[in-house]
Amino acid sequence: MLLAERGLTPTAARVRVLQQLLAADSAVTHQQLQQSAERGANPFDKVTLYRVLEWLVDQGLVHSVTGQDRVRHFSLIGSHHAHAHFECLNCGRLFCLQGLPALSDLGVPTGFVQEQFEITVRGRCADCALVPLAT
Amino acid sequence: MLLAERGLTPTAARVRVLQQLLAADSAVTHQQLQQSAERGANPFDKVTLYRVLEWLVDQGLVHSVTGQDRVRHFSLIGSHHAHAHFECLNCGRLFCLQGLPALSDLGVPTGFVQEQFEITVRGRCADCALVPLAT
DNA sequence: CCGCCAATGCAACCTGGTTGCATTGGCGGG
DNA sequence: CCCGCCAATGCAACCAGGTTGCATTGGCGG
Repeated sequence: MLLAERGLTPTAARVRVLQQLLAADSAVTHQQLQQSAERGANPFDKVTLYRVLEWLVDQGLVHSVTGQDRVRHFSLIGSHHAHAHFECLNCGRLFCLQGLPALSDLGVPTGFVQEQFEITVRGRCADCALVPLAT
Repeated sequence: MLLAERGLTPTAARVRVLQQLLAADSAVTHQQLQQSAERGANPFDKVTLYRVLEWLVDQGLVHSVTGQDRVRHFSLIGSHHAHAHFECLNCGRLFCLQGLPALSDLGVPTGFVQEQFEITVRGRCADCALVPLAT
């Protein structure tokens, strides 16, 4: 929540969101962020949160992933620019994986220009692997 | 629109949706399906469409992919069970790619159970590659 | 002919996300 | 010191994709 500034304005909301993202062990949804924002002393608007997140993404500090639930999850971008994700089919949490496997030819048709790609692994996270049936 | 029946009830709506999916060159959104449904003689309800799609997915005939726009796109499942997708960053269309590259170790943490995975390539489709700037 | 069930339609509803507009607070210029 | 400007925020209305509850219908077996 400190060094994120490189000529950028650190506002209360931005700092708090960054803190939460730092503390999270998985990618967080807007909803989660807002809930803990509301628990705090000065809760801020959901619109502010959206704008902060949008701003963070624009700054390249955060990226967003959309899970099967069609909800965006946000997480800090570490040093690794490209990485895969793991989505738990049970609890819905999204984690960033570290190692990126070597990808060979993806079979993109002629004329198509490939700019980025994304790999999502689905299954059960460590917590949910033990509980076969869920909510 | 014919052989889709293996003890399953082919209704007008189902057949029409299947026809459209067959005719499509990319994965189609619910919206597109409904629009062309409305142009037809007997337009059907959006709920019916959702239910038909849900049913098709359950039958294993169709699968759905969610793009960056958080909208589901539906496409028929061919013989290939696992395949990658291409999402055009310009027009938003989603295509199914054929070849699935060999994936080595994905770096899933211990305790995590991998069940499926998904690869999405993003860039510009052949149509949009020619038009640098877009809508 | 009757009752049942799957398929459908309709309308209300839910949620994630966006937009327009007014307010506020800091800051540089006059 | 006062003024005007702009970024950040808040509020409320709004939008779209998707879901749910409930009534209707049509076919089919009994």
